[in-house]
Amino acid sequence: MARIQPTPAARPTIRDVAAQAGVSVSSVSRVLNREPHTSPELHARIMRVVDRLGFEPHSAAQALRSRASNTIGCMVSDISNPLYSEMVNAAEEELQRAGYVLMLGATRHAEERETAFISAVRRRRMDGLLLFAGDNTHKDFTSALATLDLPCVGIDREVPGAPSVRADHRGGGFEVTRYLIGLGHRRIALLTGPANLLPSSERVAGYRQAHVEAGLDVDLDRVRPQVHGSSIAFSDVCQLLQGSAPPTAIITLGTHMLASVMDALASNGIRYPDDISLVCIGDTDLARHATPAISSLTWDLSEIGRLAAKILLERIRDGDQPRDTRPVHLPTRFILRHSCAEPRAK
Amino acid sequence: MARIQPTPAARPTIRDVAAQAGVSVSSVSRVLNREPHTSPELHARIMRVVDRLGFEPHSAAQALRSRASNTIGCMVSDISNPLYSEMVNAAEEELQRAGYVLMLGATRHAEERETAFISAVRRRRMDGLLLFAGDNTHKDFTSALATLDLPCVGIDREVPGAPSVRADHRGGGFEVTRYLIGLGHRRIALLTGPANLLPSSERVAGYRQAHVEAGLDVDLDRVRPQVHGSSIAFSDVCQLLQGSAPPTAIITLGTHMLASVMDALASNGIRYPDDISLVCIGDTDLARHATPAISSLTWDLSEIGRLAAKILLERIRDGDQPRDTRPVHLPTRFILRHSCAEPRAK
DNA sequence: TTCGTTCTTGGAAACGTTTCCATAATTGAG
DNA sequence: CTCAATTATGGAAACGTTTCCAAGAACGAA
Repeated sequence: MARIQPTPAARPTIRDVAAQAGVSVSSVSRVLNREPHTSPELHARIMRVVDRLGFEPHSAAQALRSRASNTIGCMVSDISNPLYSEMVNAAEEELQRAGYVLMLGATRHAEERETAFISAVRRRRMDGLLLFAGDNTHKDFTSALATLDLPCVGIDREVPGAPSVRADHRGGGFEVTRYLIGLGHRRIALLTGPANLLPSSERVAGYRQAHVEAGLDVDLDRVRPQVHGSSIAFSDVCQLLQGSAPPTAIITLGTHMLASVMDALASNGIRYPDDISLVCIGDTDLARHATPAISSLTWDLSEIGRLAAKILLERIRDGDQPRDTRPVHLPTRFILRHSCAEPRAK
Repeated sequence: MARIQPTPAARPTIRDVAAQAGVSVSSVSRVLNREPHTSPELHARIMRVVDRLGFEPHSAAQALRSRASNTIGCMVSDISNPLYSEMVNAAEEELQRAGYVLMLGATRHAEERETAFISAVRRRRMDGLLLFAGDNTHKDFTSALATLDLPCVGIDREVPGAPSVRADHRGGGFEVTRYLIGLGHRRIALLTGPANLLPSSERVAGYRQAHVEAGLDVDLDRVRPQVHGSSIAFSDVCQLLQGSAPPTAIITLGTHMLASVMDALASNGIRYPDDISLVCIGDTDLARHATPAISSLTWDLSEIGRLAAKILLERIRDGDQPRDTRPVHLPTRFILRHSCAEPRAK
């Protein structure tokens, strides 16, 4: 403590630590980064000063010099969607444990925000990117993504040249549809997300497959992709019910949409499972506790988030190894409750 | 294009832009930051090169030199809680618009993760901090927060020396309790979150206040703070129902807990509103669509998130003005449905 | 003993910006 | 016309790290 401290109020820098410990700046850096070739005494002396001064390295300086920001971008259309927030939660836990911080970019389905986020990823030199389901027709975004040479993992989404983790939405759609067909249903409505989202398109594919397998035609009028935000599920269901060949079964998304569907049924005086069968995709409290309880398709959201984070970390650590970009599919599970029955005789 | 490019594959730096445009580095910086004293011709020439090279400034270098990271920390216990994720979503939208990126820190109720996040905030020199409801008995965290001289805003939480935005949980608790007392209930159970969270303690305060105002005693055995994660709501309700003076009404949280409460009622053969009255805090699809529909207390989550973000931005812009740290309270709204009735004659 | 390794440490040059200061050119007032 | 004030630009010094290189000390083998 012989010398007067040069920076009284300001945050201490590595130079202050070096001065107080009477060693060189590079030694401090080596000790802090646990590099080899540092003697135990040096280590102890430096750490004592670090603790005393409360030194915390400036991460921007570290990032500038070492070219690693310890930051992962997380692009998601809508964090308030419980399906996404659960996956993000699990991924964040995994990444946090590995010392990374998650940078959230909510795009709200707008391509301009997607490209803006990619720009942020570049400027901030993020180390990896988690891409959640989004509109796959956004060409500007796709090309911006392609120029970005960065470890990426897709979640319920296809990313060219990158691995992805997905629920088996096709298989789930197939299973549910086949079940309803097996009960005798021939006019099954499917209310799902926008067609440009992978989960929805896969779901529709499974729905078709079940029809084809049973030798049935698919009437695309009964497949109703929904638009984000604006809840047209209510009017869609009303329109279907009041049509000439009303569906005898409805498959709908659990989040946000199921409630509208139930409203529509109620206001048309139609009851499940007697008048119509009902299945929802994505299990919810409402599905579990509605009376009667509603059969649901479910899958492990946390596992998807965790797995995606792990794969991303691996990819970051291994650098540019020869890549295995095959998607990982997680199974869905169909929970049978009391919302379905054989269709009424016409 | 007379000279050979010095960095062929690497990302262009401001120096490359300056060289190609035949101007100085400082001029490029000035133009990019829209500073005064730049001629239109210079501006045009530089921007042309910027576009051609696809130059994107390195944010770590900017942060290092200019001492602003354009980053906001967002500390939340559990992003998968729909209450939080909706507030985060709204806040992120507001901050994104102002050019900030949100850094997520999910603490999962562990103080070590809270202090770790504060450390990350310091090292990364974040520009502001959004603090969501958390355990207010965490002393290490509180003192770590105190040393952090940074614009903060609390959300459903008290932060010493900082403003906060909160729903009026006390008023809500009061209103619901008074309503039930008015119906004739004298034994009202309250299932809420841990006592160390501001929303819960405020809610309990409102509950007490309503009792006091009606000249009733409060039996604290009927106030059941829940523990995170582990769903003890089911057993709590069973225990209360099977006790010597079972409640005639239950107030419960809507998220996660309402379903358990309904299960407990069902497995005890008790039906609402005939045998018991039921109110839930935080409106959900389940509350709206249960049969009978459940009266709920609701409030504007998005507005809270937006407001908190706005206040934080103001605070960042204004530097250390004389501060107004009075909390902003947003009203709750009681939605009457069909889950309550007068208690049965004993 | 001698010489080539390995270990330990220090010095200094990056990393890519912003910002301060200096200088030349332009403008405006008297 | 002169001088001060303003405007436009360039040069260079930061910002706080990591990392490369060099050099001395210690060590082991011949």
